[in-house]
Amino acid sequence: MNTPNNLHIYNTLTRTKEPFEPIDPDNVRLYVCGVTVYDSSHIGHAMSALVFDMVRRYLGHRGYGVTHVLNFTDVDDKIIDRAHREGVPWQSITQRYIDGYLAEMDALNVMPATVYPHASQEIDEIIGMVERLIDEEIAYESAGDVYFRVLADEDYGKLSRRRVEDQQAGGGERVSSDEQARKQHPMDFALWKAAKPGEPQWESPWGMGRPGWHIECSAMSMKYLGPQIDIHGGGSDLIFPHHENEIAQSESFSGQTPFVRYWMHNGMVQVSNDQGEIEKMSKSLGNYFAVDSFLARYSGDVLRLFVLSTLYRRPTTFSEKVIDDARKGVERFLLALRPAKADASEADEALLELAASVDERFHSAMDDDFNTPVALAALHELARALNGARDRGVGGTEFDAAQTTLQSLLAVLGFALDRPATQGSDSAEAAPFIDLLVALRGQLRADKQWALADQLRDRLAELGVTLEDGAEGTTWTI
RNA sequence: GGCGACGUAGCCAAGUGGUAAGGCACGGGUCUGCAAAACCCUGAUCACCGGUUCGAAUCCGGUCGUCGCCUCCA
Repeated sequence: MNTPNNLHIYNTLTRTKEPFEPIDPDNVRLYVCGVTVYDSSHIGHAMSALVFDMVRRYLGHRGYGVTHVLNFTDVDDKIIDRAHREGVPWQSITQRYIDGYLAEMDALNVMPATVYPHASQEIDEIIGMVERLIDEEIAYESAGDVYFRVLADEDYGKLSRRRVEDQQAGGGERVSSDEQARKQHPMDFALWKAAKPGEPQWESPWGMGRPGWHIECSAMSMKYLGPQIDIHGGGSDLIFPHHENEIAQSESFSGQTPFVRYWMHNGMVQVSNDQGEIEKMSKSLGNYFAVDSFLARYSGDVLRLFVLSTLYRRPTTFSEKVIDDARKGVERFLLALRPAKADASEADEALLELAASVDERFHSAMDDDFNTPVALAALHELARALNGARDRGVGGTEFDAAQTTLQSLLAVLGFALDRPATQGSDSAEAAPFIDLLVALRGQLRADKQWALADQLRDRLAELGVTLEDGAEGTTWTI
């Protein structure tokens, strides 16, 4: 499968698809902006995680070694607010949501990152960077704060395509706070913030304080992956100001350009509100669907299929309908992986040819900036062919090989393919009892007691157990 | 106001110069005691207007609409 690669990645910086040429193919440096741990995660956070999990898995599949860094922002106003409200140390807030996030990612079958740095544990590196930027006169201290001097960076704005002059014109609307007064230019942003009472704080050359938001990612990326990395990912809402500022800080600090070779941004999860308007899913709008409550109703694969059914760069709208579609899609793939009929033995060369074609189309779609919708379309074709072949009594090596292709390509996309509990499964404690009821119903059917048999099936359905009568007996899933 | 993205069948969603992938739903059919599942058949000229071209959903211009960023944000 590790043929010469033709992988192209859309780079937000250049707004074009570019051939992927990593610094070191054995060590692709991938940094993804994680979450600010002040509350539980929602579907939008999961989308980002699933997208970059897919990217990481595909890179691995194509033979690259990957070092994946995912940070936790654990120093932040909202964390501080929440700690005050609950009357607990801020560390207990961050630990709670870090633990929750990691557990949810595990349930979503997201591969663990190589390193999970925390902003609060990288203070020395951050201070070192800020000192250097001050020495270079790219940053300046002001009343215990330190700001990045935007005008000192001639190509500031290149990622988000904003010009400092344009921003000045319309920038007066926001209330001019004390912070604005301490800045030399309205676009300057904080590298370090002077401590306020009751906040987490660390010693620094500028007095007690804490890091600004953007600097942590520069420091952590630099520390764990070096001054230049291959891929930096995150949600499209991070393009400005977060990633723009990361570039400014990092390139000014290291003198090396580009800081990031490929900037990748996933689209936002949107949701329809009461008025039927579409809006971004977010905590502040109160329109979010938490990952844990999603997982209480559906498998992680359902969310993964929902996410991968759209190009990662495009926004996608979350709704009951699309989730139900994804649920059915996952079910369909699982059904396609069912074994051939017990007495099947008919060969089918065409199935092998199709599997080869699907494999080829899957890879060319994925090589084209991770076009998962097209890759999935190919897999759907294979699933349909497998089901048709099974119905016709096809079995044997061709059938098995085609199934292996489907299974392994789904695994490349990160699907866990956990089967629902069925007979013989030890995961369902009710299994022996369900088997008993199914056997009883079999007796009723043999006696043509259809009404009773159907009633039994209906009642089991109400309890969440689905029966299917086939030529080789009745199967059930829960 | 500035920057950016998008508008494809009932719904979701690819395609970005040569007469529209895939999925869901609907309808018809095969199978089944019935059902479910599966399989087969069935549907769009691509927001609108104008232009470029032998040829455009695909390029250019305009109009309308939707969304994101410009403030914390995946």
